[in-house]
Amino acid sequence: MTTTEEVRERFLSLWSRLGPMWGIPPSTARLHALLLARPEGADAETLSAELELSRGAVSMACKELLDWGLVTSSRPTGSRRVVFVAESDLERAIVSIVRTRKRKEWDPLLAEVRDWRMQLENESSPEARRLQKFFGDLEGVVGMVEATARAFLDGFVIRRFGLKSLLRAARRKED
Amino acid sequence: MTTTEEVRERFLSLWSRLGPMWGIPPSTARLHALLLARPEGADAETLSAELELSRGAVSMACKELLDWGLVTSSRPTGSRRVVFVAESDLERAIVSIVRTRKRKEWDPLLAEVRDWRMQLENESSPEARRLQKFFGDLEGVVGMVEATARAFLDGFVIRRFGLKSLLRAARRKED
DNA sequence: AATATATTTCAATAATAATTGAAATATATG
DNA sequence: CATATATTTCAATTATTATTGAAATATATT
Repeated sequence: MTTTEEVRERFLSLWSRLGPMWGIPPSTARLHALLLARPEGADAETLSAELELSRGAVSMACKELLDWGLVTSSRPTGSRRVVFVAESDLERAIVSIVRTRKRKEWDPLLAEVRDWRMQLENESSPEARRLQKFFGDLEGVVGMVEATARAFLDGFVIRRFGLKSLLRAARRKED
Repeated sequence: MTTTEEVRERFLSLWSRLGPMWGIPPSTARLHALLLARPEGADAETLSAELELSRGAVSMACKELLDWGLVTSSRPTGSRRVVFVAESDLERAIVSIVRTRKRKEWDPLLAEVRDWRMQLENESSPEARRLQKFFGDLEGVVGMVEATARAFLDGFVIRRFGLKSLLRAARRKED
């Protein structure tokens, strides 16, 4: 095994361990890593062979990656096989992940917390009051996270400060 | 079951589903939720009884929450029982989570990517070059995420813009 | 130091999530 | 429109992760 192959393999392995932290299952993340390291993309058959993953599993994983906005698919004219290509701009990939997580996780949470607060309006026990206050705080924090996510999605933070100044700030901290 | 109890139960349930998204196991998150809704804290025995969780599981969960910086423990003088109290300032809790995740996940990733790039220095194949370029990009993005996390931990973004302006920006987007 | 009470650890078990593979559905070409 | 080739779905299986509970370790009081 050459160094290159070894390094690529280590990348696939790392990405598959990282995936779950973003809410992406290991196998799906591994497939994503393969596509990232393969700019020309691949069809499902190839992916199945190279990852030693069943044809069905590849289908599921690709579907999920499409949903996350991390890959695009296209059917070259005159071909039956769909080709999958990873979004090669990593910054855009991260934006996709943040956007999808926000939609799947934070939006429903905020709705639920608001609902709970309304329900507690009618209760007057000290316990109810306490919970109500707590949920009020929680709603504030969730709102803040949402706002931060939105700002991030708009390129607010990065565009405003610039990548360089953020990196400078990071470097300053290290010294 | 009163509305209050019902709402609290729904909160515990939600938090336990949310936990894994932050890298905190369901039961651990559920215990955290109980402590959040119970500002006076509780000892392990009480937690075990109220959550219908074994004594050992409570011990493990509390240990992990301490590691995440989400709870503090203290032994009242003249008592053998340790009392656990949740960090009640949600903003500080979030800072703890971000800090812990950064330490556990991003710091090692950055180290590994750097290592891979070094290893590929000696290889000259087109494939190695391609990977090297890709890892260069990846390192840039990870560095950016790190910098953003650092900035967040320093209260950089929020203090600089203020919560209100972030919320305003969010609201503008909604219209 | 002995005893009673608490806590932690970890191998065994249970619960959860991921993966397979065969059947059903869809798509392109002659 | 029939056939060959691709893709998707989903119940059954496999792998992973969380939880238990009993034994080992630690702590406080007399």
